[in-house]
Amino acid sequence: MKTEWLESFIETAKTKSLSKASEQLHMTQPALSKQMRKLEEDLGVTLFIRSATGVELTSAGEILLQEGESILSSVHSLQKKLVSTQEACDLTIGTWQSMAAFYLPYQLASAKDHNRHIDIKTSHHYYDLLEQLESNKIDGALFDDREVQHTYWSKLLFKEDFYLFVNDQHPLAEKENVSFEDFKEEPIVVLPPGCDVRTLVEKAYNRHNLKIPIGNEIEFAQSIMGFISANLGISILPEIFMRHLQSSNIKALPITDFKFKREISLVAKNPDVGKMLYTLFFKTRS
Amino acid sequence: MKTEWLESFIETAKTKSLSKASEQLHMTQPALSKQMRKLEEDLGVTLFIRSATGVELTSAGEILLQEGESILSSVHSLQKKLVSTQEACDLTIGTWQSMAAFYLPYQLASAKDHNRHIDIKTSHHYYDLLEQLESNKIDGALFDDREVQHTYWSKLLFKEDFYLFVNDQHPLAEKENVSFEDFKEEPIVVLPPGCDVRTLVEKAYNRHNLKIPIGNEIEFAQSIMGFISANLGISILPEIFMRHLQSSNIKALPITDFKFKREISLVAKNPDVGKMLYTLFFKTRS
DNA sequence: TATGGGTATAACAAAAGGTTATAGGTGATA
DNA sequence: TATCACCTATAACCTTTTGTTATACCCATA
Repeated sequence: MKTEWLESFIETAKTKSLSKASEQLHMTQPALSKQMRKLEEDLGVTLFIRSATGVELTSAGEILLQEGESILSSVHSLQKKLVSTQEACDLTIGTWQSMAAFYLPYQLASAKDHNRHIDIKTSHHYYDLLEQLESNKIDGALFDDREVQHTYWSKLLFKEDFYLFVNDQHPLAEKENVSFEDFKEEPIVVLPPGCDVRTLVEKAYNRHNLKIPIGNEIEFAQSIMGFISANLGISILPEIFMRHLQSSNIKALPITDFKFKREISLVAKNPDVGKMLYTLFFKTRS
Repeated sequence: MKTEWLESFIETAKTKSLSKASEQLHMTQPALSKQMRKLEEDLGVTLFIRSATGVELTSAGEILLQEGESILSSVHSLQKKLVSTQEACDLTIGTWQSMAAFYLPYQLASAKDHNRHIDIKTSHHYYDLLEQLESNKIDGALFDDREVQHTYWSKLLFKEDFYLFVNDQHPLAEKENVSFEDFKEEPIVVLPPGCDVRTLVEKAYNRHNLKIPIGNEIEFAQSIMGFISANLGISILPEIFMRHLQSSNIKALPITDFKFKREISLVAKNPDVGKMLYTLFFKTRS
C-alpha cells in the first residue's frame, strides 16, 4: 500500500467528492478515481458509495478515515526523525534568477522544522553551476540538465511549458494562442547562451527550420520583462515567468507548436545530500 | 512511500544481506536493491552501508528498523479490522484439482483470523467454472482466463512454467533439460480439452508446427502421475505438479523451447467479493 | 590467484500511474 | 421537460516505476 493513497483517501473522505479532492491534491479526477480503486483493491474492501452527486463513506471507509490519519502522522514523524539524524549543516543551492525569485523561496518556506540554514546563489550559465558543484561551493543546483554532460546525482522536479510574452498593445496580444507562423520573423529578446531557456528556444526554432531572430540578448531575466512591458520587444519564456506579470501589461500566449518543455532537475554532487535536499524541500507532501 | 518497501527493508536489515533477503521476499536481488534505493530516496537518508560482504545499517537504518515494524503492524491490524467489517459469509472457490490439492490449502491456511468458512469445488472444464460463477454456486474461481471470454473481475495470482514429466527409467530422464526436438514424436498423456493446461500444451505444439501426439487423455490429473510412475507414458504439466513427486520415481525436466507459461488468475463475478478473497487469501504479506 | 558470495548496472518487459477526451447519470432551474 | 452544471467512469495514450535476466565488479579466503 502507498501512503500517498491514504493521503488521497483522507482528502476525498473529507470533501466527499473525487473532483474536489483531485483539485486539492493537484491531480486529475480520473487519476484520483484510479487511485481510490487501487486502495480499495489493496485493502479488499469498498470504501466509498459513488453516486452522481459525490461519494459517501462506507463503514469500512469511516474506520479507515479514523485510523488512517494516525498511521499517516506516525509515518510523517518517523520521516522527520530520520532526516534529523543527518548532521545539520548549512546548505547552498545554485540556480537561475527566475527560480531563485519565484520558486525556491516557496519551496524552502513550505519545509518547516528543519534546522538548517539555506543559501541561494544565482548564475547565468551552466558552467558556473557545474563548476560550483564540482568545487563544493554549492550543494545542489536547479536547472534543466538534459543537454548537459555530467555524472552527478539528479532528480526531476517539474516540467513547464513555454509561452510567448508580449505587451498587451502588441498586435498578437489579441489572440488566444499563437504558432511559430505568427511570429517567426519578429526579433525576440533572449537570455544568453548557456542557460536552459536559451537552449530550448533555439532547439524549437531549429525544429521549425528557422534561425532564431535575436533582437536583444539580456542576461538579467527581470529586465526582459521590463523590455516587454515598455513594448520594446517580445520573448519566449517558460511558465514560471508568468508569476512576474500580476497586474502588469504583459500577456503570455500559449505557443501551439512549441513542443519542448523545460525540465528542472535538482542536481547534486553527493547523492546523499541530493536526496536529503529533495526530501526536505522538493518532495511534495500532504 | 510503499509499505512493501518497509517490509523489504526489515527483512534486509535482519538478514544483513540483499541477496538473502531477496530470496525470502521472493524477488531477485537487483529488484530488492532498487527498492531499497527508492526507500532511501523517499526518506532522504542512507539506510545501509553496502559492501562486498553484505550490508550494515546506518544509524538512520537502526531507527527505521525499530519504528518501521510498529508502523507496519498497525497497518496490518488496520487491514484486518477493515476486512472484518465485511459481513462474514461463507465463501466457495472453484478450481482445478491440482490447485485444490497443492495450492489452495496452503493459501487458506496462511490467512488466519478470518471468520469465514471456505468451501472448495473442483472442475475439469472452464465451462463448469464459468457456469458456477454465473449461477453463484461459487464466489471465485482459479484458472488461466486469458483465452476465455468473460466479463468478470479478475486478478493475476502467479505464473508458472511447464515441465516434461518422465519416469526416471525413461531415456530422457538422463538429461538436464529437454526441447521439443527430443520428444516430439512420443505420445503424451494429456488432460481433457477445456482446461488451461491442455490449451497451453496444444498452443505450444502448434507453435512448433507439430500435432499433439496424444497417448492417453485422462481427466483426473493425479492418475497421470500414476501413469508416469508406472512408466506408461510421459506428460507436459505445469510446475505445481512437481509438488506431487517428493520421493517418487518421476522427474520433471525443464523444456527449453516451451515459451508459454500458465497464468493463474482469481476470477469473481462480484468485484467486491473478488477483492476480499484476494486480500484475505492471495495477497502475499510479510 | 582462482573462486564464491556479495552488490551494482544495463537492457528490456510488464505494470502502475498519470493525462486528455468523452460518456452517462443526477438534480436544479428556466 | 429541456438544459445546464456537476459528478463519476472509461478509453486511449504516454511516462514512470518496478520487475526480470545477464553481466560486471569487489572482496575475503582457500
